[in-house]
Amino acid sequence: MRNLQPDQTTDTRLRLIESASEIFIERGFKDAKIRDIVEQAKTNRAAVNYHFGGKEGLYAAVLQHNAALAIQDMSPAVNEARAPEEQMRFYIRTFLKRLLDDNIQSRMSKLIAREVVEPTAAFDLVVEQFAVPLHKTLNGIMHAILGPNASEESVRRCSMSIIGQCLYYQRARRAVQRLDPDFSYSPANIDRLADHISDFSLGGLRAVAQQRAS
Amino acid sequence: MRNLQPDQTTDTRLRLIESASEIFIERGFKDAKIRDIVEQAKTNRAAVNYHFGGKEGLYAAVLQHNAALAIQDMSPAVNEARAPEEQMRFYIRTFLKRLLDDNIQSRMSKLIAREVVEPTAAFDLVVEQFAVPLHKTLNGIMHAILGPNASEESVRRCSMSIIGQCLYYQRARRAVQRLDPDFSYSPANIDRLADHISDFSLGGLRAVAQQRAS
DNA sequence: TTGAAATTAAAACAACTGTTTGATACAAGT
DNA sequence: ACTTGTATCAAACAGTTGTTTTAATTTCAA
Repeated sequence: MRNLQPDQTTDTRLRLIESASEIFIERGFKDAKIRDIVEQAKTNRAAVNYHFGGKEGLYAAVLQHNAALAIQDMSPAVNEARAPEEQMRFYIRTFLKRLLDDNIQSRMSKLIAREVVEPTAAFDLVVEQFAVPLHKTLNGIMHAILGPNASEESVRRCSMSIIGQCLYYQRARRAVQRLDPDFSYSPANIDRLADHISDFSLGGLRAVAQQRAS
Repeated sequence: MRNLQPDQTTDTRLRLIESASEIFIERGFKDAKIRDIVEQAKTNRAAVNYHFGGKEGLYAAVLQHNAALAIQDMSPAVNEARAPEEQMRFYIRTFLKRLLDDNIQSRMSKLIAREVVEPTAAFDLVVEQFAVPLHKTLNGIMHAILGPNASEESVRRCSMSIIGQCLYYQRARRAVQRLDPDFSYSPANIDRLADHISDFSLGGLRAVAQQRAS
């Protein structure tokens, strides 16, 4: 049985999950080396297999741990009964921040983003449990902005247009820096970027809505 | 010296570059296995080192070969003196097709997209030589649509909003399929998608332009 | 204190993968 | 015919990396 006081046992488990979180997010499942993880966690290689049964088990534990750490849901965005345009602004700003800052609470978003673009064995679980709800929330906002006549298809296309813009700045970081050396990933500039994506997307939604009307 | 008649020598080189192109595009530099490449090319492992000096050399040859195969430039889009909005539609459609069809001519675009999101040692070369010109062309179109008062910054932000949308459908293929099971990567639907991204982005550009004006 | 269970640690292991080697074949020029 | 440079191939090699083993240690209840 696992010890109850803060001894080495649970400590090792936690330290492993902690450093594994960082390294999995940084390099992805495949490029993350167990040796690096255990070194950062100041423990032994075998500890991974002992506590988690292997690399995949450790990854699963990382997902579970970080899922518990942060409420992934974006429902606050829609629950505050603001205008749907404001809900969208909030959604975009929150999503971008989660992708681009180093907050521990944001780890789960980064893990999801990684799965979306670079699936592992946990893809189905992560998408089902996290990506789908996130998308549903955004789809709801899109629907509210586009109006009741909007097709499910345009709703989904618009959601993906927004997600695509946000993901680009996370996944193509190096290219962004090269194509726009002035661009900074500072919190202030991330807010400005969120504003741009929001303005751009609101315009896009208006165009798509009118397109339908005509 | 390499033989001049169509013997095995040049044949092996070409077969290697051909199968390497496919496999590098499919799995990326790191996950591409030399064993798989030489098997598909029906030759020996050592051939890679003999002809190209190693895996990196083969990758470099793949880049060079595919760069020569297809004119990457998008200038036709701006050279036909159409309205800038039409230039943008053309740009998006062409770019999307290059990312999503299996045309041999499209390989270079896929290699560039991969570098943007998953840089290798060839990143600087590829970006400098290919991504920058592509972006410059798009920036020019953005500038034409946004008007002469548009800041360089909004021009770049808008370009990246467009690129981000396009890349999403390539890199997040599996997630797209899951989040929208009806979505098809058929040529016809790619055209429809290009229309959506164009409509959405045109609306976005209008909004950004007005935003400046106000 | 003692003994069983849990945990940690180092080393051995096995699979994978890019590279090198050494042998061989072949074509072309002398 | 002989030599030389080119090309191919199988096998050996070396580095990396996840896993297993086996022994040592720690913890905790009796």
